[in-house]
Amino acid sequence: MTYEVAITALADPTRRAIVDRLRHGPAPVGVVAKGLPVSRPAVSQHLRVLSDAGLVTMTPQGNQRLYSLAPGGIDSLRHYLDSLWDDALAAFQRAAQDQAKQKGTKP
Amino acid sequence: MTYEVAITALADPTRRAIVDRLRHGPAPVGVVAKGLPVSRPAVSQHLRVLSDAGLVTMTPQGNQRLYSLAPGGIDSLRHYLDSLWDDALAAFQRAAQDQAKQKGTKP
DNA sequence: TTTCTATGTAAGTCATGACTTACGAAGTTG
DNA sequence: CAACTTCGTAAGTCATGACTTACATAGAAA
Repeated sequence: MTYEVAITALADPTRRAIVDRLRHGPAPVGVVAKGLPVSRPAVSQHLRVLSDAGLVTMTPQGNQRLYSLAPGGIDSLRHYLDSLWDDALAAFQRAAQDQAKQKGTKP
Repeated sequence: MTYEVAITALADPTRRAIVDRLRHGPAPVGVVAKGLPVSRPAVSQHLRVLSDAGLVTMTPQGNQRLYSLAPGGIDSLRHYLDSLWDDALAAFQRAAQDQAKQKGTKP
């Protein structure tokens, strides 16, 4: 039920860039914004969305706030994709079998 | 490079509903549209997007066109998420260690 | 051929959401 | 206390894209 929020959050290129920045380790908002072509408030809003999706966590650190990657939201998305992957693979193999059978039944 | 198209495609709820319908097996456009609260042309446009993303394949079948799930686009997305998962987990463990160390240095 | 079915495409409408600037709150430092 | 940082939020603008209806095309069936 929560993977929808996660995939919606990760669909935006700017938010993926933010997530990529956090791969190396935690960073405050200002640092993240400095490496991006958008304003700091924009990054703040994106981090809010990522946080709501469980993709990111925030820990206050004196004057600033450190954002880090969070495994939670990512995991839910992975489960969804794994399930989808299984069905797609099954459909693919079934189609291959049908096609082979079709060829055998050829007049 | 292609996972961006896939995640953008799957971000839309209607397209996810279409994909879910195709989990059971291939289906023509009309049948898919009948189970959804949107018009048939809308479904047609969505299938175009899903096809461009490598999430769906089309095989002409006489008068109609059968759409099936395709593993390709899904796999690229899985790889992206797996990589992200690894980094998130590493960041999480590192944070836990730092916090433990912080506690030891307390007084 | 004519007709019916199944589908893709064109064009136009409308809501969502990704930005911006301006402002206010909380903490740090002088 | 005052000034400076760092950040979140409010409000408003603007582009993107998810719909709709109307039309065009291709095959099946009469």
